[in-house]
Amino acid sequence: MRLLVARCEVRYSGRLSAVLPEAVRLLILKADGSVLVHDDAGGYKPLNWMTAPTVVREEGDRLVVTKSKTEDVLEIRLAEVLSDVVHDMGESAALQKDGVERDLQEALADAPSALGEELALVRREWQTEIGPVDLMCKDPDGAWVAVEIKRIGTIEAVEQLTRYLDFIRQDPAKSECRGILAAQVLKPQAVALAESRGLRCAEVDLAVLRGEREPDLTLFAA
Amino acid sequence: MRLLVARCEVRYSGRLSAVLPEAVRLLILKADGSVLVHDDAGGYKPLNWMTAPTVVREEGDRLVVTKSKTEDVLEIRLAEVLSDVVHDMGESAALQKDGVERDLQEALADAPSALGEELALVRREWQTEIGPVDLMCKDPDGAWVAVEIKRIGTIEAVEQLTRYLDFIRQDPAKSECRGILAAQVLKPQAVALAESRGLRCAEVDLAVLRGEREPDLTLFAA
DNA sequence: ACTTAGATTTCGCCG
DNA sequence: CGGCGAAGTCTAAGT
Repeated sequence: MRLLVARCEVRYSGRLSAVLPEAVRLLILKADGSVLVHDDAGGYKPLNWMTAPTVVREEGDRLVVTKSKTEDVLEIRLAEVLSDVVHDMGESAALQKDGVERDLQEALADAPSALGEELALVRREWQTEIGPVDLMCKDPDGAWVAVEIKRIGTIEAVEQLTRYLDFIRQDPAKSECRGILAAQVLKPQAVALAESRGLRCAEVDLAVLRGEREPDLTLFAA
Repeated sequence: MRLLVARCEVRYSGRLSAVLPEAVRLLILKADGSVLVHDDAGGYKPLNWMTAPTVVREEGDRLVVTKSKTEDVLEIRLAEVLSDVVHDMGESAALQKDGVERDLQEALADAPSALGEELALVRREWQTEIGPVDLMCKDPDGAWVAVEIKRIGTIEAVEQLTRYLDFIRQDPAKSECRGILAAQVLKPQAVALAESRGLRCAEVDLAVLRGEREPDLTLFAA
């Protein structure tokens, strides 16, 4: 990894055009060809960048970064180099995450009745023509129930579940299929839209699902 | 800006839990409190991070980054510091962009007929109950036409335009309002969905709109 | 402060 | 390789 701290001007041209006026920036040139231009504020996002794979050419005081197969060009004009160091980072290791949507889906697949009614899982990732429904279940009456799972339940999630149901209900055997939107956090507007479409919403807690934490029963306690 | 190159292990806990096994990483501590953990590959996104504002504490071989008002915690255990430098970046300057959706909207507002039919602009950002329609126009027959503008026309853009039209058409005077999805790039599936809903699609080129480039007429040339 | 929509979104999966 | 959906999305703008 090469780290440059330099006063420079950066121009990007490709999906759009952008000019970054001359100032002191941090330039990161990664081993895989990625190039990032960071400022001393406004974290997370680089001001300019080019994702790998790239071709980096050094032409005098300019670094020209291009991508094959696209017309993207990132041009960095170095006015003053304050620091230029290279570090050998050696072996890496991947980030391990827990608590993403998939984890919630697995937990709910193991205990679908956590959705507030007695449900039996028929299949996870039930395929429809337009994509997979997260959970397909049956209630005690044998009625079909499609479940869309999100970490955050938004109006978009309701739209998505609606699209799935439109397709699922085309099958006469499932014309009465119900829909449930399950999420760790439900936006009020999503709940409103869902109810107006006859869809049920359920807020679920991953830790409770896994039995790591007891459900909050104080509201119902005597 | 403080740049650390160190062999370290990083743990994040908050919206989810994540563990980054011990390896050599680049740590960026920005002036505004942002903390980024970057690897030597996989550009753009940091492996772990915390956006400003933050509170950074140094406890022995650990950097503990927290955010007030949330339960987010980023904990970095430094096993071996290979480099630790601070740079004064001085004044900055903002990035100037051209070619984003807003620019496309302005260009189309100036020349709505570039959408392939004679249209007169009535208003930009026409307010509906659920948000603003990008352009509201009238055709030569005096019929209303709502235009949704996107850089990339996806199925989601069709859904959005559909939602707008549902509201617009509730007004008896606009019950026949047509809809056009305008984009620099149209996804085939979006075109298919739009057509199935009686919506028209139009692909537009910003440079052509601005008269910087002539429309490609070679296909029709003798 | 909260919500909405854009982003050079990036990124990963699956066809 | 394209399409689709998730992301600790982030970020800026509007209310």
